[in-house]
This record gives sequence, structure tokens and C-alpha cells, in this order.
Amino acid sequence: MRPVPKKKRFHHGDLRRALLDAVIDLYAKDGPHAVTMRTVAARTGVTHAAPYRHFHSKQEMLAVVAEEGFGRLRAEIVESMATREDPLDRWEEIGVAYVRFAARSPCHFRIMYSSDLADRAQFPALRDAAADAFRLLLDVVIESQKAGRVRGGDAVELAVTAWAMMHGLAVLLLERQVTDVGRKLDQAEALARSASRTLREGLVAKV
Amino acid sequence: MRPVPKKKRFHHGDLRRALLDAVIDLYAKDGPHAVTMRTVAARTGVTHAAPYRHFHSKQEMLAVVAEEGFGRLRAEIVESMATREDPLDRWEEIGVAYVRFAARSPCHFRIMYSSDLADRAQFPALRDAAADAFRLLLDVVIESQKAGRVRGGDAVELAVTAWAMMHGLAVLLLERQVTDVGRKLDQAEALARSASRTLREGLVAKV
DNA sequence: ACCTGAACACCGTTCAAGT
DNA sequence: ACCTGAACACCGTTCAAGT
Repeated sequence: MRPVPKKKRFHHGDLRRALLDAVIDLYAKDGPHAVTMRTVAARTGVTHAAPYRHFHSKQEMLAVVAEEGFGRLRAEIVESMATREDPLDRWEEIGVAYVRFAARSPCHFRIMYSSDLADRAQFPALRDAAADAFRLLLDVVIESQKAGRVRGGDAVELAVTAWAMMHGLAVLLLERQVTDVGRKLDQAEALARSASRTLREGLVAKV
Repeated sequence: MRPVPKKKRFHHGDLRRALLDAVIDLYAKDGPHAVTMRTVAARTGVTHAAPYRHFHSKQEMLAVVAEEGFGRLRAEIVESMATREDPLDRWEEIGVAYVRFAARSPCHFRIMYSSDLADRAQFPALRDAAADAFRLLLDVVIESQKAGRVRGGDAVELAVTAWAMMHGLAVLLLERQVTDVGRKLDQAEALARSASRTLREGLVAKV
């Protein structure tokens, strides 16, 4: 009846969790190259075959990390949206939150959009998590249109336009392709806010 | 005095060129995973150590491909700009050309912005080629400001905003994260044009 | 049920040796 | 000067075997 003490049943209470955390740790410490099945396993104190009990492949393990990243992004967007009432203000806040997430959680962001996970059909849970985050933006667009605050037209297209702008900013800042601008978090946020407002003007223009 | 016939001096007349072309061929045919020193070498009929006579590393070889990509992008932008006189029209045309390039040359585009080449300080020629392309956009922004056609402010910031939007669109379309929208080239171009015009409205707004 | 140890087929890179 | 052949230290993945 009495179960074996959980602590010593296996090497880890929760190896799966430990592996996912190790991915981010190693990525943050030594870069994307340092994240291998072998280093991740070693960091959690198991051999490099052990992770295959919890994930079918390295790709799947990274997909779970990415999925969690989209969950966190969504939570942060929801939180930032709560500070505003006006739909256009909310729109702006989403964009700023998106870029801020990329700046604060660069490892998650890079894994979320890594080319190895581009085939979303292969990772339904990841696709859904990404869609849930996008849905927040889409809802605000629809709300803004209903309130007559932005021009009509395909809501998805407008949402994609806004998303593209923020995604582009996040990527360019993260990859340091924007000369020095991305070094300070404040600058990244300020740039995102400025870009958001420019876009807002453009969207309001044709109401 | 008489040199050895060029044709048979070595296995290739221009192995370097053949290797660079093989990178794109393999990428287009079998994806990024298929591009290894060994497959690239095999495709050009040499052993996998031979490329090291022409490039210090795989990374450097890809950097040269990326550099050529930026050259082609720049040429296409110049060509598309020539069709317009008005600075704001030129601006729009740059954006469309950027997205069109990504849609037509996805392999080059992906290599140009691959995370492995993110450290531009390591590849000065690549950095310069990218800067040359960005310079086209920046010049149009400055021209537009001088003509009083868009609001004032830091020209680099405005140019980055425009670049970010088009880059974001290109990336999202290429990675098929925009649901189905990116399947047809025409749709990608149309979306880019629409987004460009929205942005233009936003930039004109505060003149 | 979960992990180990050894093996397999791959990588990128180096280097003595050939021509 | 340019390429080969063999070696090295890595990968991701598989699987019989242990507990």
C-alpha cells in the first residue's frame, strides 16, 4: 500500500521539468549551440538517452519549451492590456508587451520562432499556443473595428500587419541588426511604442 | 611558359563558385538540414575537406552566400525604385520589393537572416552588404523628410520602423505562420503593399 | 516505469600526404 | 596551389540490458 518514497524512486522527481529548464539555462549561458541532448541530459544528471523517455526527439523537447514561451507571452500581454481601457491603447500595449517579452526572454523568443519548429503542423500544441496569443491581438482589432476606431477591411490582415511590425522590431533588435539601438531595454520599449503609434495613425486614417 | 590547360588544372574551374551554388541548390531541394560541408562538397565532386581551401569554415561559406543575397536584394530594390518618382511611392516600392525578394528567393533570405550569422561583427563584408541595402531605405526616408512629406524625427528610427514591418511580414509569410496567406506570391505582394500604405498614412499623419 | 551503456550513422574541422 | 584520406571530437537516435 505504502508507496516508495517519491524522492528516491528515480533520479529526479520531475526529470521532464528539469530538462525543459536546462534547455533555457544552457541557451542563456552558452548560446543555441550549447543546447544538445547530451549537455541538457548531463546538466540534469542523467545520460543522454534518458530524455527520450519524456520526449520523442530533441525537436519535440524544444517545441514544448516554445509552447511554454507562447503561454508566458500570452500571460504578459493579458497583464499589460489590463492597464488600458481604450481599444487603441490596448493595441499599443500589446505591441510594447510583445517587444518587451522578446527583450526580457530572448531565449524563449528565439526558440519560439526557431526555423526548426517552423513546421507547425508537426506540433499541434505549439500551433495552438501561438494561435491563442495571436487571438488576443485579433480580438482587439475586431473590437476596434466595431467601435469604429480603425478602418474596416479584413481583421486578420490588419492584425497580421500589426503583428508583423512588432515581430520585425523584436527580431531586428534581438539579432542586434539595428545598430546599438537594442542594447538597452528602455530603448527597445520606446521604439516599440513609437512604432505602435505610427501604425495606429495609419490605421485610424481611413476610418 | 605555356600554362597548363585551365580546364584540367584542377577538378573545377571555379570550385568556390560551384560550392556557393550548391548551397542554394541543396537548401532549395532538401531544406536547411541538407546543407552540410559533406553534401555540398559531394555535389561539386570533391571530398569534404576541399571547401576549406576556399572558406575558413561552413559559417564563412554561408556568410558569403548571405552577402551575395544582400547584393541581389539591393539590386532588386534599386530596380523597383526606378519605376517611381515620388519619394513616398518609392518607399512603398521598397517594401514590396523586400517582401517579393523573400518570397522569390526564400533560401537566400533565410540564410541572410539565419541566427548562425547574427554576429555581424564576425563577418564585416556581410555587415556592409546589409548596411548598403538598408542605406537605400534610409536615403528615401531622409529625402521624404526634406521634402516635408513625412513627419520629422530621427530618420534611422523611421527607417527601422518601416524595415521592421516589411521584415516581419517577410518572416511570417516565409515561415507560414500567417495562415495560408503566404501560399501565393501575389497575396504576399498585395499584403506588403497594403501594409506599406497603412504605414505611409501613419508617417504622413504628423507632418 | 525509468534509466544506463554501447552502438550507429551522421556532423565540422584538422592535417599529413599526394599531385 | 589544390585536393585526398584518415582521423578527431562531437552530434541525435536506437535498443538491449539493468533496477
